[in-house]
Amino acid sequence: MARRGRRPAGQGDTRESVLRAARELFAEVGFDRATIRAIAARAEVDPALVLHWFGTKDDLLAAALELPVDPSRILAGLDAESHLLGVEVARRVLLTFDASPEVRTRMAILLRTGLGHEHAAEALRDLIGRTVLTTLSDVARPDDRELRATLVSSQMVGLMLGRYVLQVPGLADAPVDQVVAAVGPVLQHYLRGDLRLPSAGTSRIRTAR
Amino acid sequence: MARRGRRPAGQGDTRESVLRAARELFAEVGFDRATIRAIAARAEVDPALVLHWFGTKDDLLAAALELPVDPSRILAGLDAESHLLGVEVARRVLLTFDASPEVRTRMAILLRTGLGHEHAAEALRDLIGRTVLTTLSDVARPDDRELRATLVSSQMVGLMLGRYVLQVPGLADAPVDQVVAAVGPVLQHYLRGDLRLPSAGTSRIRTAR
DNA sequence: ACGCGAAGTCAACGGTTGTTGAATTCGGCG
DNA sequence: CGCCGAATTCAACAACCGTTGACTTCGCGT
Repeated sequence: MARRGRRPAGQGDTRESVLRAARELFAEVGFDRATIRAIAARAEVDPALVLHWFGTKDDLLAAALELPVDPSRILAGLDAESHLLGVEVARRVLLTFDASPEVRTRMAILLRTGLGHEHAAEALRDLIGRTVLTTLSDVARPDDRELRATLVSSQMVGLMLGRYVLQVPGLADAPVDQVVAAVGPVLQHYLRGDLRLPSAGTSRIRTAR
Repeated sequence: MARRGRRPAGQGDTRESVLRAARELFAEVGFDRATIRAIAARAEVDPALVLHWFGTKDDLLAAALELPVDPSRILAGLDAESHLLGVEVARRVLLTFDASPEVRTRMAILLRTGLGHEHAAEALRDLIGRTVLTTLSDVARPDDRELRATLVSSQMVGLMLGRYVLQVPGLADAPVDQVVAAVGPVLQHYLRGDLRLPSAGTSRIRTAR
């Protein structure tokens, strides 16, 4: 089996199936343990072919790291004045992840590899920092914009880590609505609320009307 | 230099210095890239000695994973009725981490290795789930206790990931007080607030009076 | 029909890794 | 003082890794 030379036509794009196998393995076991040989085996292909398509293992990671969805597309058309802004953000993000295994896989790659490999650490830093900052900057309050964006990111990343990657019991099996209800007001607070120290005055976070 | 045989007495516990070197490297580069040889080199010791003390590399990781501080000790004596409960929790945790590089290192190990190595993933799941649950169960509202605890954990883990491990710009350089002021009300909400969907009624999160 | 380049495979290389067993040196106990 | 066991080192092994270069086979344009 697996004779030499070019394969007879008919089956799908080989390059794509290699990339899919790579994404799966990166998500499952991280960068170092996802060996090129294992990726090739899952794609039913020779190890050399992987590097023939992607050059080097780092390049393969870079190719696997692209975000599956444009964050600004998910969060388009938000009403900055609504007191349900935070809830709406939470709902959209949670629904996107709950609906698509593909999206969850990419996030798992980002988290698994972004904590050892500098190449991916930069991507993760970007997601938490710049990306969310730009997509939320026109609905967030103008003061402390950077802090607000990173706080939103930190809560969402922590949530995804627990719910989708680690699958912590109480969090992974909770219904979407419940999580949205709990987290929504928090995002509302981070986006539009008063971030100053409570002891210096009175501040309230309105979760709804 | 580095002659054979037992070392002349005088210098400190070798086993301990190996463990320290291992913790540093696990925190810096994760499990796979922290080679036994590199750990031995940092501890100025032969690689074989590392395994002589700890048996196997997995055992070494297990030894390095122990929590540096008892969470229940940090969170002892909280006033469940105070509307500053969340702020107090945030302050204590943040101060603990900001003050001690040792604590930050252990958390970095947990996050870096807990996302590839199943051995550590369990420890991380435990921290997010059971540990925080038990230490907060007597100040959290009795309903949805598990969800409340995991939500608190997810926020704090996300925060530590961004602030201490990834060192995201807007978050890593913010003063403690500001972060406490922003996150405190959120923890208050998770611990004591109404987690039901806002559209089903009115709910407010009092951050302070 | 035919050849050129792309797609795919094979076998091998040099390097690194975790782990092991024998050899060596020293502290401490009798 | 002499010796036993613990502490430390050395050298080596087998496995595995990423990467490379030569080779083969097919699709397609002319």
